[in-house]
Amino acid sequence: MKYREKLRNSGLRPTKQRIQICEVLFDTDKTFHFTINELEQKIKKKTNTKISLATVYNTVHAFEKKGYLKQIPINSNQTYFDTNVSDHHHFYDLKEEKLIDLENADVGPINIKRKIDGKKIKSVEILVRLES
Amino acid sequence: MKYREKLRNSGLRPTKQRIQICEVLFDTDKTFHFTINELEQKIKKKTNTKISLATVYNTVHAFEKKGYLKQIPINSNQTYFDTNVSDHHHFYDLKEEKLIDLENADVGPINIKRKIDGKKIKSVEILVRLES
DNA sequence: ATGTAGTTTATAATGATTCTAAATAAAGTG
DNA sequence: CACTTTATTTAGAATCATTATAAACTACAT
Ligand SMILES: [Mn+2]
Ligand SMILES: [Mn+2]
Ligand SMILES: [Zn+2]
Ligand SMILES: [Zn+2]
Repeated sequence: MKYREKLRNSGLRPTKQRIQICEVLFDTDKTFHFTINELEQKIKKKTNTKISLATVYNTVHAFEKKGYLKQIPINSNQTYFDTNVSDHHHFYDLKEEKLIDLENADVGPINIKRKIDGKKIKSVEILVRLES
Repeated sequence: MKYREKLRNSGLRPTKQRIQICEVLFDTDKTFHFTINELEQKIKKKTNTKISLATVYNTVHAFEKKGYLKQIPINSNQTYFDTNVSDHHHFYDLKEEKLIDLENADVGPINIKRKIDGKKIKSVEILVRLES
C-alpha cells in the first residue's frame, strides 16, 4: 500500500491502525476539518474494526508532529484538526460550528509590520467568524 | 464607585464580588490577556478576600456576554480572555505562551473577498505565531 | 419589613485529553 | 527462521478545565 512507505519514511512503523487512519484521513481529493470524536466516528464507519481512542489520539498527534495534520485555533472545548496543511485561512460558521477553508486568493496579501526582537513569524492565520 | 453604575446599566447587580473583579480587570490603563486561573491569582493578590472559582467563571462569562471581555481563539487547554474588546490582532509567543496585541496599524487592511450566502462577517482576527 | 428574583458558594458532575502499564506487533540480528 | 529489542496498542485510570447543582445569601422593589 501507498501509506506503508510514507509512514516508514517518517520513522513511524506502518501498523494496521495507522494505515487505516491514513485511509480515512488522506484517501480523498478534498481535505477536511475534524475533531477527535468525529474522526473516531469516521473510522468506525469506514473500517469495521475498532481502534482504541488512545490510539486515535496518539496517531493524530504523531501525524501532527510530522506535519501531515495541523491544529486550527478555535474557541471550542474540542480541538480541531485539518488535513489541509498548506498555509490558509478559515471561516468559522458559528451556528453550524463548521470550519470552511479560505484560499489565499480569497484574502489579499497580509503585511505584518511590527517585529518582535529575537522572534520570527512561524505562521499567520486569519479566522473569520460568520453569523447568520 | 464607578462600577456600580456600569453594572446596573448592564442589568447586572453590583455585588461585592463583581465590583472587585471589575477593579482587577479594568482599574488599569493597559489592557491585558488572562486565563481564569491567572485571574483568580490576581484577585487573590489584589483583594485579600476569596471569591469562589464558580463566581469567577460566572462573572467572566457575564462580562463577556455584555461585551466587556472577549475570548481569544488559541490552541491551549485553557481559555484566554482579553480586556481589550476593540477589533485587533495578536502575536502568540509559543515559548512564553503569551499573547501580544497587534494594533490595526501594525497590519495592513484585510480584504476578505469571498462571501458565503446568508452569512455575514462577525469578526476577522489574525493570529501570528512567533517562535524564537 | 417582606418577598422575590438574582447571585454566590461549596461541591459534584462532566468531558476532553493524557497517563499507565501490560499485551502485542514490528524490526533487527544472526 | 528463532530470538531479542523496541515501538505501538489498548483498556482503564487519572487529570484538569469547565459546567451544573442546589442551598444559603443578598440586592432590590413594594
Ligand atoms: Mn481557546
Ligand atoms: Mn482549539
Ligand atoms: Zn482548513
Ligand atoms: Zn488582545
